Amino acid sequence: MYICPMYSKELIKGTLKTIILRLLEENGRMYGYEITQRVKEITEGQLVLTEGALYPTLHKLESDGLLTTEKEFIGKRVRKYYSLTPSGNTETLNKVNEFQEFVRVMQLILKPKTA
Amino acid sequence: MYICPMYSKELIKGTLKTIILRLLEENGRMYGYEITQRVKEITEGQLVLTEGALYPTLHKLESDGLLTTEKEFIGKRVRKYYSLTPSGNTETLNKVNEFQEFVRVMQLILKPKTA
DNA sequence: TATAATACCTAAGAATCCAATGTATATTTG
DNA sequence: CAAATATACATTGGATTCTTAGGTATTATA
Repeated sequence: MYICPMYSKELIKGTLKTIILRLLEENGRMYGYEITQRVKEITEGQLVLTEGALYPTLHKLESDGLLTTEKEFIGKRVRKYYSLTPSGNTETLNKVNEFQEFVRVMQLILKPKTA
Repeated sequence: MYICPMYSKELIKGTLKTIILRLLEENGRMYGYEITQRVKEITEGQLVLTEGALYPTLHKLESDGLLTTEKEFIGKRVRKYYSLTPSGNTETLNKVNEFQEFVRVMQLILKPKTA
């Protein structure tokens, strides 16, 4: 999914959709390249999205009805802005909650010392 | 990886090795079936390992030199006990740390409200 | 003017996991 | 005591997800 310098890559699969949805929830609308830059910025370079993962995932989310797009021209260059649909909003809440719940359950296994 | 009733499955990939290594660190030695039962017990049924994921992963960890095995017969039935090798011990610390670091970075993206 | 940054995209292959299936022994329950 | 369930190992085909690598084109910077 990402170039992820600090972590073994296999640990991180399955969170790309969650990240995209959450950023769009936070920022209203964003285009692909902007998403990669924002993630890099927020995580101080520790998470870097690859385009080979990002663009297919955006297209998937759109075809699933979670995102809508509008094109804009900046000079001659196209930008595709993505925003959440109503069902995209719902799905964002679900995905974030699922991630938090999963982390909670993982901690039961990874830190049972004090249990 | 697992039958995971509460979570979307895609969120969870890449943590199976970490779970196995950590349980072996905690318990000294365990056999495959025991691992599935222990995970089910600790997570109160929220994480259930499938055998199709577990056994190939155990074999992979063994061939990578992180685990060793000893067979024991219980009546006529075989059990294969797995334990950590020295490099398995090191890898366990790495994997758990990587997971905790990844969670920290994900929270930067998922909860930037108060930032 | 060359290089880097911006901005989009696809395709081949690797890695990981699930579902299904298979084998066999031991225990519990009706 | 027979049937169902639990114990215990294992493999295979297919799905999903990501990486690597490549492609096109415009704009800004050195």
